[in-house]
Amino acid sequence: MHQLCLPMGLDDDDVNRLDQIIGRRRRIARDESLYRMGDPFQNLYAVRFGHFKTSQNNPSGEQQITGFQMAGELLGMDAISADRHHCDAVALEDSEVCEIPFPRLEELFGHIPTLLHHFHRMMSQEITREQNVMLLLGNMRAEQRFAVFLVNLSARYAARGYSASSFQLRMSREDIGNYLGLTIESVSRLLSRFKKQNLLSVDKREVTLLDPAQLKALAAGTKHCAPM
Amino acid sequence: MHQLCLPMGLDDDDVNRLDQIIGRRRRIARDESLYRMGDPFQNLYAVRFGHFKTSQNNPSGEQQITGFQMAGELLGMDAISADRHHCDAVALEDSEVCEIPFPRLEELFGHIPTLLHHFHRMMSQEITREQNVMLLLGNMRAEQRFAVFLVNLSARYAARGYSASSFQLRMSREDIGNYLGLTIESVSRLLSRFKKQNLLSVDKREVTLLDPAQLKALAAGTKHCAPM
DNA sequence: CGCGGAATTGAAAATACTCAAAATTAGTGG
DNA sequence: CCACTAATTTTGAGTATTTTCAATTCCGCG
Repeated sequence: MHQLCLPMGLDDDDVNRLDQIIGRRRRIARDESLYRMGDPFQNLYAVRFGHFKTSQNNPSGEQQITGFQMAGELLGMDAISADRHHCDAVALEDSEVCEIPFPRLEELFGHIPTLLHHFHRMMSQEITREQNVMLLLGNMRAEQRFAVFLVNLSARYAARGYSASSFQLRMSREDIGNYLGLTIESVSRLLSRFKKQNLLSVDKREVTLLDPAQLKALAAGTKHCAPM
Repeated sequence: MHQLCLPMGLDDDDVNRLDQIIGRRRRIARDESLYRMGDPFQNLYAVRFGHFKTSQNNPSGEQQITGFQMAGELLGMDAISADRHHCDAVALEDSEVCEIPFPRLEELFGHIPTLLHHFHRMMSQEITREQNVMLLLGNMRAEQRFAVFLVNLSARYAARGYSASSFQLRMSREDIGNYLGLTIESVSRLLSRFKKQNLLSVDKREVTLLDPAQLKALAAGTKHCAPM
């Protein structure tokens, strides 16, 4: 936990101070929400284990999943600006977070500049992550979007010490489609196509990347794979 | 300037301290870039006047405009995470910014908690803004995207004391299309369609919203307008 | 064993794109 | 200030990608 999240380059003393303000752990069962759009903002949340999705919901019924979060990632930064959560956060499986009371964290920033700087990096990283998604949604065809999605998951699991080539999709096809701006049918067809080209194999939600190089090329937009 | 940007609820003393760290003003001519992707990060920039676009550029040539910025808005927050700029910022017209050396700003945060909190709100606001764009790109049809774009511009000009119903598009049709994930031809057709339905009138880059209510309904997704 | 949600597959339809040409506008230099 | 050229925008026709709608299939679970 500590390795991935807020404390980097802090001395023991500072880590202690941080630990002291960190609130209780909270377990969220699959399909339960950690917070909903409009909820008053009190805490940031660090994912301890499990997976979440965050989604933006429009009054007229449109929904857009804006991200999938896994262990070590921070949830709730969108809520600072209006003191209310701006999206829904829902657990994709039984998960656990730890609460970080934001007012107390901000107090601590005054005493630990390193911590403050690291926090700014995390917010900034969220901004750049979203910019990458905007590029994906605005400029890429379905095939490339899906490849980017897979390569990104692969890299994130690798960074956590898991296999880069074999992992479980924690989200439904519908969630994937929504995130990528595609229909569930399109996602299904893409999976079949990639399977047929031996880029990957799928068993239910278990994916194995058989040709990571080719997938990366698809993601980078330097290659295309046959229409069918 | 002061009203829109960082200092809100600061006393005179604090405002002075902030003024002291604020660097020189910098003029950027039309089509010149304020910074480019990969440039080392030193300053944030507050737009004093003029307009900018920020764009995300992919090695394989894809480009996505991630936002248009106007007076009072802050540029460069995406660069904090990697100490390098993550996007290009280009002036849409002759513009002026003031430099805010980030290390000095972060120092100041230790002394002015109000300023720090306000800064966090601004970063958070950027995150929510991008989430809104993700919803637009992922879930809306061309017509709705374009309506959202117009209504958003209108609101931002209104917030600055300009007319909500009549304003100049500072960006080309191509920029609009790129931002909205559409081709230039689609944007042009949408303009023609909206014109034909008396939702707006256009003269070159000067737009007048003739039926803001209807446009807001289109933007909200509660109405549609005839295909042609 | 059978029910129900999720996923896959197929065929038809729609939206937005591509390509091409014409029209308009902006920029430049006389 | 005008004329000329280049760039941008508009418009049209045909195409492509993705969606929609519908029908199956697959699995988990009671």
